[in-house]
Amino acid sequence: MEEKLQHELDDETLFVVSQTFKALSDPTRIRILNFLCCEEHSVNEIAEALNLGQTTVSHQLRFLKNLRLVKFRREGTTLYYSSDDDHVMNLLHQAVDHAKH
Amino acid sequence: MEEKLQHELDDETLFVVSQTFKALSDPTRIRILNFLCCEEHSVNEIAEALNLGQTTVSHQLRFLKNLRLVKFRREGTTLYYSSDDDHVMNLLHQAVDHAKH
DNA sequence: CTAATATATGATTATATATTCATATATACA
DNA sequence: TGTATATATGAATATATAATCATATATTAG
Repeated sequence: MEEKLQHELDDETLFVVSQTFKALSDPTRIRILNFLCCEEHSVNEIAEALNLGQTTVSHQLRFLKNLRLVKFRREGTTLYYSSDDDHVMNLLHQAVDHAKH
Repeated sequence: MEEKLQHELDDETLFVVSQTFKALSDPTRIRILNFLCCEEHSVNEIAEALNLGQTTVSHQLRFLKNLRLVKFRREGTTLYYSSDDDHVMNLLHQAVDHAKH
């Protein structure tokens, strides 16, 4: 399992890894994931709390959902989103902790 | 030190984190960092090994050097680059290991 | 069925980015 | 000095991306 990184990475791995990091490379997505870290929130709650447009949040949530980094639960007309990839959330936590020197 | 992620991230942290992940979000940069994982290599070695143009490698190395993810050592006309941020290399390793399910 | 609310979608625009080309710089050697 | 080699730089181009606007869909209540 613990393969060393001495050889070329195959295209599949390269794609997955770059996509994962791309998800974490945008400030808006980082803020959204960070906000969903510990509890679920509706789209409007996210937009209001982070001072973002509703469509902006919706677009970014779609992006994150396509990568299965978030999931949602419906309650009436409201969708509650929450983080859905502990590994990626862990990568984010590590980077944040490290950035706060 | 181990601050929880429950509150909003400050702009400085947000910037550093997004920049770090942006560095890791491009397949070419991932391949270069992976290639520099264990040993130093000249620009031409990198270009040949990864089948990339010399200027492409040079541009990406400048990008990585600006973020202090790589460093270099001169020997005559040759510059030997090597990785220079264990924390970021560790993030890359984790993502690669995880991607290889 | 209609109205109200929450969210999603598609098009547009502005900006960022990666690569390529042409050329410049720097070092070594004769 | 002049040439060769290694690398860097700047401009141009093509593509990707994030945000915004207008609108569509879906659920609920009446």
